[in-house]
Order: sequence, then structure tokens, then C-alpha cells
Amino acid sequence: MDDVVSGIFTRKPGEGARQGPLYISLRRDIERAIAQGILKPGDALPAERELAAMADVSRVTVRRAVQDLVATGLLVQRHGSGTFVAPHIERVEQPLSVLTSFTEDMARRGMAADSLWLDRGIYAPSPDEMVVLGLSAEESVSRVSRVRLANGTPLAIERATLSAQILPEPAKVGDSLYAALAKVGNRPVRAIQRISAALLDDGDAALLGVPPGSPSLNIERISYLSSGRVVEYTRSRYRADAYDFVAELRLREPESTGRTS
Amino acid sequence: MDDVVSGIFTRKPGEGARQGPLYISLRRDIERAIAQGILKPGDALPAERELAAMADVSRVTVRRAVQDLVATGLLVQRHGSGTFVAPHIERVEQPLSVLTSFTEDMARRGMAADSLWLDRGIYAPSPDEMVVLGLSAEESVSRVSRVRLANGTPLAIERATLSAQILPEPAKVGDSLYAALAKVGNRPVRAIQRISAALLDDGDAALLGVPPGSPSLNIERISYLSSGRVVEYTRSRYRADAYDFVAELRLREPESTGRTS
DNA sequence: TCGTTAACGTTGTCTGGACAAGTGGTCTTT
DNA sequence: AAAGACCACTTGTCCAGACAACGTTAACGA
Repeated sequence: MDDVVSGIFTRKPGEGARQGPLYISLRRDIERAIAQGILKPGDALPAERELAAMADVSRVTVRRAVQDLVATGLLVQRHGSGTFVAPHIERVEQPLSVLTSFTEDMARRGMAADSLWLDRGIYAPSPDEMVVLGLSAEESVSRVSRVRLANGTPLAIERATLSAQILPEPAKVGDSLYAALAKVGNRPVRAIQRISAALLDDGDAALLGVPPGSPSLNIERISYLSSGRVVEYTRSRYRADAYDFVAELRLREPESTGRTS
Repeated sequence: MDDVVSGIFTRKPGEGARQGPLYISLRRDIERAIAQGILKPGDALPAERELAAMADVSRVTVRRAVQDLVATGLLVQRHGSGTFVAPHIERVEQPLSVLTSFTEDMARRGMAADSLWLDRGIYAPSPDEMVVLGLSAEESVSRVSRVRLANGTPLAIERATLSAQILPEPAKVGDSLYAALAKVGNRPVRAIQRISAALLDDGDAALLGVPPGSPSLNIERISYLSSGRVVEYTRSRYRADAYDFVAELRLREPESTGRTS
């Protein structure tokens, strides 16, 4: 087995048409080995020094190739332990047309929703929060932030801010923020979400258990009561390798009622 | 001015409490210099060798710090030219509830929509395409792929596949695919989109004019005719630094009509 | 038996150097 | 004045080696 693996990466000193950079060839070799099933999810790659010796390149070059693949999520590195082919993570789909909470969502698909509390407290609002929630500097806000887990795997970081009037006791929020809101009659009925992609910084990456610089889906959500008042301002970061958002679109009606398009 | 910049990064050999890795300190120094406006968008950073001399670290360490910032989009590197603070790009917002084409979308916000054709032709379907479009291996598909530009800036790569029956002459598609479909009475009225985040590979990054490994919003869209037949299967990659998707959500109705939730 | 320690192998950080390849300007030639 | 050659300077790739930080595991001691 090791012979097979070693065969893949072996490159004699003088041989081969070197067209591109070495680290790109090596990267392709590793990708191919995984695609062909020679290396399966969970398998360990040869150690960097071995790989360097096999491919007759320096360890720096090996690291360059490996880090590219770690960035794309194909490999996982564990300090002091080794480099492994990433296990296949099945993506969770989140429908975009209905307003649901994480807890409800996971329950519906039979996964265990857990939370890791990062913060539950009352603060002075940031400028951002003042604008979005329509508060003055004298009023205060409740912040509720946590890591969301499904079946024990961290999926998302959720940082919610609400007016302290609407949620006066953030420490009493249980598993579901929406449940707590419903209890005081402030459950939102409408929300606007802004979806973007970005890279995770070191802190958030650590919270989600992925390497820094991994891609994330970022959601900014502003929720409204039926009265039109803003309830909640939430910024979430979802692991890109574990989350899809699904939306259904419809063709804009051919101006049957509207006047100016 | 150069003195100011040099002052930021100067680090005497023996001095300073080295708590973390050097490249992280250096990265923070650069971030701070930009945040404080000492380096403004468009400004060039000192050359890597100079930076290395200033901070008294090796060039490899400088490159490590700089590459991290290039990955997040804060810096831009041009081979042979230098490293620059990235210009601020204003994000384009895409509403998610209405089915629109890129061309219509840009026109509505007063931007010039352009295309760079990558491919317009008829092919045998890939397995993926056969499944999604419901075709047999004998039928053929039209593929239409292009880079989408707004005001000259590449924003997205769009790769559409349609049954050749629905679009027999892909070469005749003009600026708008939907316009071409409407002309033959096959304009879709409904679509399902799946949104995810990922990193751009070298090829796509080059097409979008961003460094490889930059984050992207990936959209997979399946469009339907009013008859329910699948029209179009499109995979798009949007630059994460230039695109937001906006969606409006509503609370799930309290089971008024439906039976099993 | 069970916890502790120590050795070993792994990835992480960093050095100082080298050459290749691309850019943008000057300077020469036409 | 325009075209081309050239040169200084930049980033890109790559090397061989060193030490640090972390895990795993096996040997050891209680």
C-alpha cells in the first residue's frame, strides 16, 4: 500500500517535462491520488519529509502544495500528528424562503442542535447596532453569541444583537433565541438577509474547527416584528464546507398591477 | 512619508516581547498601518526585501504575512511590479427572490453589463448534466459560458447548460441568454438556487482577476418552464468581494392549509 | 492496574541565500 | 517621433537546514 503511494509521488532527479512550478505538479499528483481512491478519506499522507524525498523536492515545496489543498478543504493537517485526507462532510441545506431558527431547522432534519455560549449580556450599542436597530447611544442592547453545533460538529457562529427592551434578560435565553422571543411576544415574522462569502480569521476558524483562511458563508440578518419594528440584528458565519443555502426564485410578474417598473 | 512607513515596521534585533509567530506580528503591523490610513488604497508597500530588512526578518516570513493579507483581499500583488493596498470595491447587491438575468440586473442599477465569451457550442452531456436536465446520452446539450463584467470589472463566471432542443443555436446567444430563450418561447419562470462558498482555483481566479484561493460565492441554478420542464442548469462563481445576495424571508405560516408539515 | 514520563515523529516557524520571470522605465537606434 | 534593446527592480519559485511546538505511544514507576 505504501509502495503504491510512494510510486505516485516518486520523481527521479533528471526526469520529466517540468512545465510548470514544482508545487503545482505535486499538488496535482496528490489530487489525483485522492480522486483515484489511492488515498481515501481519513488516510494519512506520507510525512512532509518523506514526501519531499519521494518527489525529490524541498520540504518548503511540499508544504506549499499541501497548504493549497488544505485551503480547499481536501486535506486536513494536525500539528504534531500528520496530514490526512479530509473526511467527506455532507452538506446541510438551508431553505432561504422561510424564516426559521437554527434549532427548529436541525430538529426538522433529525440532527442534534447544540450551542456553545460565547457571550450573553447587556452592552452599550456599537455605532452599527445603533443604526440598524434604531437606538440612541443611551439605550442598551442584549448580545447573544454562540457557536452552533449539529451532531457535535461546529457549523456556524451566530452573533445576535437585540434591543434590551425587547430581550431584557439575555442570560435567560435557552437553546432557541426565537423561542425566548416568542415567550415575550416578540417573535419576528419577516427578515432581510444579506449573504456573502469571505475567509475566516484565526479566531473564528478556531471556533469552527477549521484552518484559518477557510471560506465561510456570512449572513447578515435583520428581523422585523409584524408592526415593522426591528427585532434582531444577527451576523452569522457558516462553514462553507458544511452548509448550502437553497432559494426558490420566480419570474418577476409581467407588470400586471404595478405602474412604473 | 517613507520614513513614516519604515517606522511602522522597524523592529530592532533584540527588542520586543515576541509572543506569537513573527509573521503574525508583521501581518498585524501591516493591517494597522492600513486601518490608520498610513497606507491608503492604491499605495505600494515597501518591496519585500526592504520590508524584511525593516522588520529584521527573512523574506520568506514577509511573504507569509503578505500572502495572508492578499488572501483576505486587503492587499494585491503584481508580479514584477509590487504589492499594493487593494482598492475599495463597492459591493453589488443581488435580490434573491426574483428571477432575473445578469444583463437585466445590471441595467436596472445603471451599470454596463459586458460579457467575455469562454464557450458557445454543442456537446455530449456530462453525467451531471444528464441527470439534472433529464437527458439521455444520445441527446446533446448547448453550453454557454462566459465571464460577466460590470463597468469593465469581472464579477462572475457563468457556465450554463441547456438541452440542445431548447437552445439549438448557442452561437446566436447575444448579451442575454434569457432574451435568447424568450425569443424561442422558452423563458423560465421558476428556479431553484443553491448557494455555497468556496475558494477559486487558479483558472477561475485568473478569469476574475483575483488571486488564486480568493473566496467565491457559488450558485447552482436549475430553471424551469411553466410546464415544469427543466430549461437551464447554470453554475456561477461570483467574486465574494464584489457581490452580496439579499433575500427576504417570512415566518412559516402556522400550518393553516398544509397537513403534514 | 493506572497514571507519569520520556522518546520519537509529526507539523509549525524561520533563516539566508539563489535564480527565474514579469514590469516599467531609460536609452539607443531607426 | 516611433520602435526596439536593455537594465534596474519587483515578485515568484525553490533549496537545505535548523529549532520549536505538539501528538502519540511505549516504557516506566507507583
